Amino acid sequence: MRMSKLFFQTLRDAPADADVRSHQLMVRAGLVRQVAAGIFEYLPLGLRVKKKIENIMREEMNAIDGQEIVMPVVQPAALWKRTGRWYEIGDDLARLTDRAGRELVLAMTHEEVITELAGGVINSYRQLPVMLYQIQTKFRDEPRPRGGLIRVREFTMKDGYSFHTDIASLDEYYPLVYQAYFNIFGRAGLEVIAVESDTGMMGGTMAHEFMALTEVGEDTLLLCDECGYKANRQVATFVKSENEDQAVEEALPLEEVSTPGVNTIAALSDFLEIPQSRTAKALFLVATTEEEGEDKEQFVFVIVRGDMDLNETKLTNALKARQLRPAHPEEIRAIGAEPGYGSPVGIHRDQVLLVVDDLIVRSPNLVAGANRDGWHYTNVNCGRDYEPDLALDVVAASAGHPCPLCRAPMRAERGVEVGNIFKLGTKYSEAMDATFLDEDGSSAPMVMGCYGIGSGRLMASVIESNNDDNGIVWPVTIAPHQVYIVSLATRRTPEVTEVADRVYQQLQEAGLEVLYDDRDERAGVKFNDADLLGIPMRLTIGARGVKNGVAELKLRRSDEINELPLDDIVNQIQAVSDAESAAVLAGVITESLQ
RNA sequence: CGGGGAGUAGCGCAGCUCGGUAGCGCGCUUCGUUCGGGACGAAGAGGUCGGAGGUUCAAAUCCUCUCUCCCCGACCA
Repeated sequence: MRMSKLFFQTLRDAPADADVRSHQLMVRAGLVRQVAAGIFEYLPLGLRVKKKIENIMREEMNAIDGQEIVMPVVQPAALWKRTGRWYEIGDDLARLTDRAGRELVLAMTHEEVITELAGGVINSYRQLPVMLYQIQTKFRDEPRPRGGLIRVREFTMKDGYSFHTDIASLDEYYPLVYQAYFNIFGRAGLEVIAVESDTGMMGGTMAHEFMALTEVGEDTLLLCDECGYKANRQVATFVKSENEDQAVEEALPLEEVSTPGVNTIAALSDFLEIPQSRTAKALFLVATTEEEGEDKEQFVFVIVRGDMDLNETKLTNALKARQLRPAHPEEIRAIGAEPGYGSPVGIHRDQVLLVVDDLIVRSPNLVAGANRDGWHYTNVNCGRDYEPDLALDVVAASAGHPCPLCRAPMRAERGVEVGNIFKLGTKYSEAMDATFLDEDGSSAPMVMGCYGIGSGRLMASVIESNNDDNGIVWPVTIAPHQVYIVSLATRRTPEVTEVADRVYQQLQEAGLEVLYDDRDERAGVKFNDADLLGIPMRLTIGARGVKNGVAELKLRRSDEINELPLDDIVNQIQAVSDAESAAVLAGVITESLQ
């Protein structure tokens, strides 16, 4: 491609509304433009990268017997009503009505459609297993898009769905996808780790997220360097231990103490000069659960140790709640508690579901509120002073907590979820009546898995971890072009143009992708644009070199400059390109799933 | 939805406090000189100051309403 003809624009200054590095660079390099919050357009260079990423996905999906299809973005509401998600999912699901008044949705994912499709085509166990995938637009009306392409509303996703006769078959297939995902990210030059994750609104039994570690990530991960334990904070566990002296302590008599104006754990700890771990934190929530098809609100009183935080995902899952929200002060008072001085002692027990973290059961003599403004109880003991409805793990793991497998202290990192895989089970096949006839003539719902990767988010993540002060540093495998030719021709040196034109043509004929900077610009402009665009190989052709029969090659990721003879330029560039590819592929991780 | 910030030329910004009819840098156009890391000179093009209403002789500037975008939180396949 000749730069003089390319539809693009590079910017010296990033738009003021671009905050994260990848967003700034993508806009400055002319890869994408933002149209509205979370809605982007791809310019030619950006689209080339996106397509390369998607082709890698295709190859890896095909390699594990995936077959590509395309499903609609606009879908009838009826399908979503059959699985109940039309009612369950809130405003994230964009709904519209057509001219005839029919209700439609913009697809935010495709389980309903694919399950109906598979159910219609597949009748026999002989047709299973099968994996179908598509690379398609999705729309989720996110409450808050952010971070450029990291979190958007309209996006392209590779989503795959596998169908099996039984769980054993899914269990056999799932690790293949797991490895295929490492292949995809590795080939795209992105380092990821796989962590255990929550199954969320997708339902299902096992799930992994593939995370790119970066500060702009929205998820917190807990990692153990000792044994390799990795989990999203939403599901991470850790070994909880009582305070040493506390384990053997006798339960002391309950006492009320005056604590005027002390309504936070930190203040309480300071005021009474005790560690936060000797306090009990009271949290008031309202859970929405479904009972016989009807929503029901339940007041939930949660107690965790003062030095720990509630993990809402764990609690939501334990309660099988659809929603969890903080209770209003009126609601708190209605059950006999006082905001800021909440205590399990003396509340209207019949109106409350009392949940304690399992550590509370083994922590005697804690300080808790007294349900009275300005007063706390000391020596509150679970089992003696109050009886919980549930005692289970509902606290969030944090940096420093002991690993659940080996007890070594874990560390916390931020990550972007670039892909995920789920064992869905039969949730959708049952709802959509997608059954098959087994060998023995019995009918059963197909067992499903589902597997997603967002291409734009992957692209942004690669940039997040591959850039420097001058711009993007693309891995050659997904760079918009492999070679950037800088022609330093002027009016006085037509021979330089001749050589540059010829090299451009030769490289192209050899199958290399070349961006040829034939613009009438000064050298500095071209070099800076080359750096900003991040093309892996930069070939400079100037009067000096032409005189000596050489061109200069500089790799974007190094400062070294090498002279290559013009008469062997194609072979030499090809060799460097192959080496660059090999270097990226060497980073592909092979990891078997336990 | 709660909190904070911002909308003035393609991009980055000033002007607003104290009303007088819009400016700077980059980019863009033309000509000339330059030409190996974002050249120089000269001459130009480009803006309903996010939108609506109001106050005023006069509004980018003051008042009211509204839309949009960004950040933190809530939320999140």
